[in-house]
This record gives sequence, structure tokens and C-alpha cells, in this order.
Amino acid sequence: MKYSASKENYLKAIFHLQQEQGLVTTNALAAALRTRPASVTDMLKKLKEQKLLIYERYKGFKLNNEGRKAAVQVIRKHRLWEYFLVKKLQFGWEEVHEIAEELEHISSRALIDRLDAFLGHPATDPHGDPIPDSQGRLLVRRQVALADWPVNKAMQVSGIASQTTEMLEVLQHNHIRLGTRLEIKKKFPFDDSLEVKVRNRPPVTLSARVAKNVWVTDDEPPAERR
Amino acid sequence: MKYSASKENYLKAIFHLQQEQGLVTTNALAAALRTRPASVTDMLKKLKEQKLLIYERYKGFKLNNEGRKAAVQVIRKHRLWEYFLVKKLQFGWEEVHEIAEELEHISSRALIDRLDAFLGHPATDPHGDPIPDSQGRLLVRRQVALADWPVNKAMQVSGIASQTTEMLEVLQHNHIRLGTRLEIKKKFPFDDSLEVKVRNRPPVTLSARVAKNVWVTDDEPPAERR
DNA sequence: TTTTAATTTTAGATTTGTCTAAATTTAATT
DNA sequence: AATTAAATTTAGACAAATCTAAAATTAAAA
Repeated sequence: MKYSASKENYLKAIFHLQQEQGLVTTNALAAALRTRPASVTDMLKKLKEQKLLIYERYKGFKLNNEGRKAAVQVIRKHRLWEYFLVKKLQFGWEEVHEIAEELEHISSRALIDRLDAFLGHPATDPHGDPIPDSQGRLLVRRQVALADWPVNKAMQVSGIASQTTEMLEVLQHNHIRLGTRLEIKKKFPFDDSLEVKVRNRPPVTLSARVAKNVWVTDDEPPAERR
Repeated sequence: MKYSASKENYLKAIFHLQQEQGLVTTNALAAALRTRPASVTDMLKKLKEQKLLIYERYKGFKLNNEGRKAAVQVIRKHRLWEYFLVKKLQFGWEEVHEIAEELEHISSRALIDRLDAFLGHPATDPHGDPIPDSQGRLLVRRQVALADWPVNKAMQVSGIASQTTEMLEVLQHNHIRLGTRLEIKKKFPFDDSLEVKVRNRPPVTLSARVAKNVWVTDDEPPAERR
């Protein structure tokens, strides 16, 4: 099955949206794709005809099994390319998204499998998001906002939600980046700020704003795939 | 300047055709692109409006300076990707063309410059064709068919025109590949076959058919760019 | 130099993906 | 429950790239 770049973008966006909500709405998808609701309806009709999603007029929609498989393949390509761009071509992890948006539509299956091998079958992309394996199995790590993590329980940074320069500046200043292991030492209910500690460093304070935008996971990520 | 994938394909094809003939014809371009003459005319009109070529109705056409620059950038991308596929991803040199046809349309300039650096600024692609540098300068090697090379003058294989499996089989059998240095020992006017000699090997005979499809160049390629 | 053939262009249609504006359906309020 | 508002879909249009069939131009042959 080969889909157009546009269709692949729709599949990917629907996949991400339905992770959070069960059913996806036309408006939400239009916003995610920066397009018009009418255009979304047009495309939904085609995707439904191709039996990639379950869709009821005026109600909402979601990918079926076929659609999910296709979406995961696109995500796999995107994240492998991002990894390549950062690890091999020395791009900064904040500059690669746009380029990967183009590369993800290259169709050759052999290419992506060889790229995967060349990169050493990486488990996550440079933003900490898991890379689906060649069978389309996606490692699901129970990611949670740092703000919601319990006190005194080891964890590591698995992703950064908001990747503004300002945000990255704060993290860099506090020696926190992807994979950094840390613990929350104290929570301050007054302003929801946190005191966290990285090994061999003095404790630092993070604002609620920051804590909400840092994803963390267990110290040792389980190999659970689905 | 960003052009659509389709336009880039036209530019590239025109560039190659006008290397041989001065003016390109509608039919020749249609054949090269496996499309219809009417479609070619349609596109020519657009390329002319964008001031990428010189075109007179019913007469013929060729790229102007702007068009040539754009075409060379596409060729640069294509050949760098081919090099990457063969040298880094271990593809065979005969399988990479199709994939590079897609990759060559990725637009990021930063990507291609970093890829170039990552690969060590290679001078030629896996087929022996020169890779334009980042300023669009294309190394012009005086390539000539093996059939037309003088007797007893050292040379090296710089390219293979017809890359059928059968052709490659013959070459492999005679230990001839890209970069192989050899000399013609004798020409047989009867059937235009040749006796050639590779160093440290017994002489072998090549048919006229083969000799016409092997490009050769001087032993030491000059660094002449234009 | 006519006539015929080949090449090239135009006219009009089609597909994919998008849009605006209007109509329809669903949800929210008074 | 009736009315207003929001969300969604339809209708009709448009741009890009392609096509077929017919017309126009150029080249070749009788």
C-alpha cells in the first residue's frame, strides 16, 4: 500500500489525536494540520473509501487497524530520519522536525529498514519519542509530566513537550536533558514549583510551567511493546 | 527558489538531453520522462514563464542560466543520495537510482550540505558520474566510450552507460568495474571487438556492444570544474 | 512543388488536494 | 422547547499536472 504525502499526513495526525481522545473531531484535525474543516471532510471521505478509518457523518472518526498500521509506518520513518539527522548529520534536535516531515514520505521500505540497521535500531528519537520497530510495534512508555511524578522516586527525562528556545535554555542551565536521571525532593503547593536533584549536583528549583512540559518515565524503561 | 518534484524532473531531463544535442525537442523529452508530448508542451509553457528556459514554439528549447543552475542542484542531490545509499546503507549500485529519484526532491539546503560533509565531499557517485559541488560547479571529465579510446593509452573506467544485469555480468567476469585501470592492446576491425588488458591479469576480449557502453577517462582525472 | 508524414501545440477533460460560502446537523442557552 | 451558536458537511470553484483527440506547423517524399 502506498499513500500520498497528504494522506500520510492525515493518518499521522489522526493517530496522534486519537491517542489522547478516543474519537477525533473534524475541527481538531483541521487545526492540527493547519487546514480547513471542509478540506478535512473531503479527505475523510477518501480515507473512508480506502477503508482506513471508521467514520460517521457529524459524529467523529478514528483509524481502524489498517489505518493505524499505515500511520505507525509513517511515524517510524519520521523518527528514524530525525535520529539520523541528529546523530549522523549533527543537526540540533530542534531543527530536524521540518526536514523529517519531508523525508517521512519517501516510500522505499528497503531504504527505511537499512537506515534502521545503519543507525543500530535505535529505540527512541532525539526528542525521546519511541521508534516503532520494523513490524510496526510501538514501545509504549508510560510517560507522565514531571509535575505529576511522586516525590523521591527515581526517573529519567523521556521527552520535552514544548520545545521553545526559552524552555530549552532553562533546562540547559539546570543540566537537564533527554535521559537525565533525577528525583523530586520537594513539592511546593504554593506555586506548584519543585525542587529536583540530579546526581552529583546541587538541587535546583523548577517552575510549574517547566514541570508540566517535561515528560518523564521510569528509570529503566520496560521493553513492553504492542 | 523551490520547484515542484515534477518541475525538477523536467529540469534534470532537459539538462541531460541538451548535453548531447544543443536544442532539445518535445518528443525527445517526452520519451525521456515517459510522458506525452502534450504534457511536455504544457510544462514548457510554465517553465518559460518562470524564466528557466529559452523556448520558441515548434522550434525547440534549452535551459537558460537560471534553469541550468536549478537542474545542477537536483543532480547534486541525486548523486549525493546515491553515494549515501551505496556507501553507508550498503545498497548495490544498481538498486539506488529509483530511491534517489525520490530523495532528490527533498528541499532542505542545510540537509544536502551536511550530507555532503558527512560523506566526505565525494567527487563522483557510485556510477562514476561527477557530483556538482555546493556552488553548483560540475566537474567535467572528458568521458568517452571505451570503443573510441586509442590503443596503448592508459585509462580508467569512469562510468557504465547501460546497466543491465547482463552487462554487469560480463564486466564482473572480466574483473572490470568502476575505476579499473586498463589499456586497449588491439582493435579488430572485423567486428569492432577489442582486446584489453588489466594490470596483473591476462588480456580479455570485449565485444563492440560492451565497448560502446563503458565510459572511460584519463588515468588521472583533471580537477577542471566549470 | 504539392502531397504526405511527422512533430508540436491547442482545446477540453480528469485527478488530487485544496478553498470559500452556504446549507445542514448537533450542542448549548435562555 | 425554541432559539442561538458551534461544528460539520455539501456545493461549486481553482491550481497543478496529466491525458486524449484534434488542429497547426514543419519536414520529408513523391
